[in-house]
Amino acid sequence: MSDVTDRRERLREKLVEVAEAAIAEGGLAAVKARPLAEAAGCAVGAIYNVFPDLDGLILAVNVRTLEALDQAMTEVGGRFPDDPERHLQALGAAYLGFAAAQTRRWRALFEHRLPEGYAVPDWYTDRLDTIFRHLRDPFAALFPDRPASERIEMARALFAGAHGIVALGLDGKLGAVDAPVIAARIRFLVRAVLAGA
Amino acid sequence: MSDVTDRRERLREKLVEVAEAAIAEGGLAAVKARPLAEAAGCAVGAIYNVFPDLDGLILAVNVRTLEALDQAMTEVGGRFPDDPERHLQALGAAYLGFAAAQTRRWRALFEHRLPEGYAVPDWYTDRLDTIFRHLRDPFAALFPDRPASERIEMARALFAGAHGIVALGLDGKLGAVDAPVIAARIRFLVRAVLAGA
DNA sequence: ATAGCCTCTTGAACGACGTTCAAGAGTGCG
DNA sequence: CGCACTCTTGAACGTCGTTCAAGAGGCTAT
Repeated sequence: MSDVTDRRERLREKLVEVAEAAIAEGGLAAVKARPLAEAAGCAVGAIYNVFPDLDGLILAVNVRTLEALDQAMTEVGGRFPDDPERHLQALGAAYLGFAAAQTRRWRALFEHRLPEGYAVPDWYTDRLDTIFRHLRDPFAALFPDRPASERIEMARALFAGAHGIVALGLDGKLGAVDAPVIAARIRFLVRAVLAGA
Repeated sequence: MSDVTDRRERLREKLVEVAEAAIAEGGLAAVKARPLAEAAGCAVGAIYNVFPDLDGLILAVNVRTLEALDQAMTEVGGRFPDDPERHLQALGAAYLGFAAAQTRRWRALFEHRLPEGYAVPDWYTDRLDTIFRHLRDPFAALFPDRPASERIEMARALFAGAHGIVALGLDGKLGAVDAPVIAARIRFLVRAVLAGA
């Protein structure tokens, strides 16, 4: 029994690893059953013993990406304990840095759509929430007198705004731009939001 | 000759129309050769006489969507000739309104990725630029003393930021929300950016 | 030790997809 | 009326995600 569980767990791990490499190499479109099976050293059917379908596998890869993103944002966390604005600026830069360095993995987070009627698992939304929480403390420090709900809305607006700048910037839609320009836009947005709030 | 051109043009029109309906109904995933051919009353192969592939057809649909979006943003244009901030607020509301009302068509604009090495046509980027230009005049009125390049960057940051709020909001990622909450975030972002700039 | 059971694994098979292309239909011109 | 040429057709091809009958392999009870 534990032997079987081990095999299963190892295969799961291997598949996520291989799928992650495929995404990093060729985006979501590169997640294909037969090549994955070959790279993982199993039969095509074996994938479906471990994941319900390829969407489930992609979800598992994406949650890993979220963990990596969370780590990148955690690393800038302790650096500005008494300067919330610089902290937020650093978070913005970290977000852009991650997206620019791991563009295809990061893009898979938003490009991937669950099929109709596929419920997003809790462990996924929880992860997303964890990412977002990095903004909570700086906003609390900056606006201690405002109600928490208002601060949360401001934080969401800023996060989504920065995300939009990165998304459109890296897409090259709205004119091709390079990372420094995108970084400047984020800095402007953060500063403006804090100054205007 | 003109007869043939007419047939061709009519088929093209019909296909775009049918593909647009398919996207509005079931998103990009619903753009499939055989159903489209059936709905348009032609053979599957006929699609490829008019478009290089389905991506070309989707591009044609998307440029139509951009035209509709442009129209929605143009309509709010003349309403606040002497209040640039309200003009910008109205543009943000119009963008959200369009995206909320035509979610699948709007989403197709960003969800669709050209295959590797497929160049985005000029008539497409031109259209995108036209959309963005709506922000130019209000920013020029608000910050007449700043260099135009700086104003453009501010406008791009605000546009992308608002887009991010709409995108994450309608996705339901980062917590499910309804349109009024998204609208409030955009209002906050616009006000903050203008106040902070 | 071994027989029996049950789960895991396999890869051929299925239907649907985008795209192609040989063959047929249709059109305009001499 | 016949020729040449283009447009149109849908069967066919390769690939996709997914399924499932059949075989392999290990665990338990005797």
